[in-house]
Amino acid sequence: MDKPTVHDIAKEAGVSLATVDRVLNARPGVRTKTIEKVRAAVTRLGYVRDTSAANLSRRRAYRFAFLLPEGSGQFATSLKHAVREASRSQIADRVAVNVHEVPTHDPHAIVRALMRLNSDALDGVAIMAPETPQVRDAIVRLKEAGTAVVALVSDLPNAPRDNFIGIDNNAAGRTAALIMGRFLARRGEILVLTNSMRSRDSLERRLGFDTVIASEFSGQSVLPSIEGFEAPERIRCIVRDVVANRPNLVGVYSTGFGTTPLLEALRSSGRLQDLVVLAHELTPTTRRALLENEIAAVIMQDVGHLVRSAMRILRAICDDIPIFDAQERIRIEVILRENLPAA
Amino acid sequence: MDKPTVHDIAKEAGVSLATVDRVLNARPGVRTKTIEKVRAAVTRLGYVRDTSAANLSRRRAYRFAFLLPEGSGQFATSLKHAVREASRSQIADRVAVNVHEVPTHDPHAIVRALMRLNSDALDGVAIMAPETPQVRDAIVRLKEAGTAVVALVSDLPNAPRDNFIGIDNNAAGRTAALIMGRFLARRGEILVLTNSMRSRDSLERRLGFDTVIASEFSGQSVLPSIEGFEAPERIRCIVRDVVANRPNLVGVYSTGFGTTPLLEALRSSGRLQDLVVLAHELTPTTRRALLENEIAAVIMQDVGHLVRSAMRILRAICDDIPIFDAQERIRIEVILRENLPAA
DNA sequence: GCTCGACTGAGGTACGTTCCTCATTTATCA
DNA sequence: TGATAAATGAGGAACGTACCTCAGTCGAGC
Repeated sequence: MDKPTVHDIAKEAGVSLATVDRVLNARPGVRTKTIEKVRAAVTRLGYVRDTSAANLSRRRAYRFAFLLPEGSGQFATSLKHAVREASRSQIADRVAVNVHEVPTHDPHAIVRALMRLNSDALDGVAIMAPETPQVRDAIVRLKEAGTAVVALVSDLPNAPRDNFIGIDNNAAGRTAALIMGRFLARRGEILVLTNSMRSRDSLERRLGFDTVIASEFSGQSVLPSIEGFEAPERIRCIVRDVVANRPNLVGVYSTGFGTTPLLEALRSSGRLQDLVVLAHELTPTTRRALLENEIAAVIMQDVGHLVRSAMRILRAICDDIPIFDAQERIRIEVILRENLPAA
Repeated sequence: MDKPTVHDIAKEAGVSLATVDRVLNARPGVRTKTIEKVRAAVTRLGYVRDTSAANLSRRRAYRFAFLLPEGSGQFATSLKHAVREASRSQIADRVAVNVHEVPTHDPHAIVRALMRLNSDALDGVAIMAPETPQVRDAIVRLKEAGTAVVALVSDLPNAPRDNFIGIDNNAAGRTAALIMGRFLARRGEILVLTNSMRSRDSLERRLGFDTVIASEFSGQSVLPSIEGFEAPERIRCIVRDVVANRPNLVGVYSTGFGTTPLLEALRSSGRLQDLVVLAHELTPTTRRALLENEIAAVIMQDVGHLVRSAMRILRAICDDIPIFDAQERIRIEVILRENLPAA
């Protein structure tokens, strides 16, 4: 009892191979009645298309582009690394991946990069960028050209992206708040460091954090956000200032980039050991800080999973096949010193 | 500049297609010098075998078996569900999976099930079972018959399994201890509920837990383990007893099965809200308890990932190709109420 | 009944690899 | 040097699907 093939379907349905093929590939020129005959035979025999053979035959090749923040930020670096690694695995079978780096803080540069993408030499794009009207328009154009588009890490809910691949950032902020609240031994003030408020992920984390602190740990008060703007010196400066003037500071939550200068400033203040510090993303900095007990916990998303998921989803969109949700859901992972994954 | 094929390799190396094929598939009858010529051509052209075409051609079909605990335990059920789900996805392309249920507590039944597996109708087995000499012997026999064997969830380090797929259970216990220690507001006694001490995963978790509590939270004392033996009534009974006689109980750690009767007993004691309770695995019981604030945190491993990983690894072993470690590492996930994945 | 167009059948080639046979060449040892 | 085994070449069939062409059939509307 071998796996049924298209030939078996043809026999079973009493039609020719060509017709089966037309039905399976949704080609025109088949009567509704015949379509149904074939469909029936398919379900009766439990036929599933052999994707290996199909891919081989149609010589399908996918060309994907990843638009990622330029520069040497640790998270962005690990993302790029994950892309490189994934393209060497079986997941990248028949796909060619290009990484384009763009300055996150410059919407025009992002749009320029998006326009440069030659949409007919491209099947899909994964974009990690703040949502601006210009970016949205560029995505509209890409979609019109028939390119699959997914948002990575930070969602673009008002653009016609096909999918968002990343964590629920509001829930991530809530999780951080829960850990902060339970780890804190005494009442006091909490400092929150965000990226630019323009970046949707940072904003959502902050909102989730505030909500839970307010509703469940009302003894704690959250100070107004510090916006880092990815300027290390600025962060060091402001943090030093806050620490000096807030004797009652008990916790610090870093919602995005800038954890390195933050820790430097806290370390030099000498109060790091008394604070509960939470940060996002597992990087060399946060890994080391976890091991040294400087950071209590890190909220992270698996970049490898992120990238592989993006590739699978882009492929699924291109082939117009359903997405296996359970596999693609990105988890909000909580990393403590003891469950630190091997480097 | 198309992707190079075996034909290109043959031309580049100045040999025939047959020779290239012999080299690529490690068939005998090729001089070392020729092998090297071909190898050089492969790296020079950056050839990678088209797995679709290869699979199609060799008409490879994998027959795998999963040996899982029988009965209606929630974790085992979700594992079985994950197997079913995975076999419908692309990962199970060309693989036929059979699930065999065995009574965990009966080593002989496990061995009988293992012996029943007809090893020449089988390419690989994933086993979740306690390690006993009999099980070890059965695995030796399977390996001798050329079957790939991986241990699932609970390792079998003294058996010649090809691989272990699951979390580092010692680290999981350490993680639990860290959370327990930091969540506890006052000093007291901690109750640990384990499965049978024969089950390696439970044991390792317990050891990791004790180590960290002793070294970092020495104010807390851990009571001797209660062994559940998967007997709900027994667990309810003992727990009721402990709670009644230990006014200073502050935390409970359930390292494996038996969380449902444990919670029932704690609930009826009326002291559940004052205790920090940690458990393993996300099940309907633990999910509900997290939402109700009865459990502070759940340590889990993603069963879907576990199963998919097992399939990929079994395949890789069968084909004798390297394993993509980063993708296969199973994470120790910490789930709080706020980062509970969607059902 | 005829025509037109829509539908269907038959048959082929291609995709890149595996695996087979058989003939031929090359190296090795007596 | 010849015998012998080992190494290699040449060619082809197969895997299951996609996609092409061309001829044939069928039904509806006139």
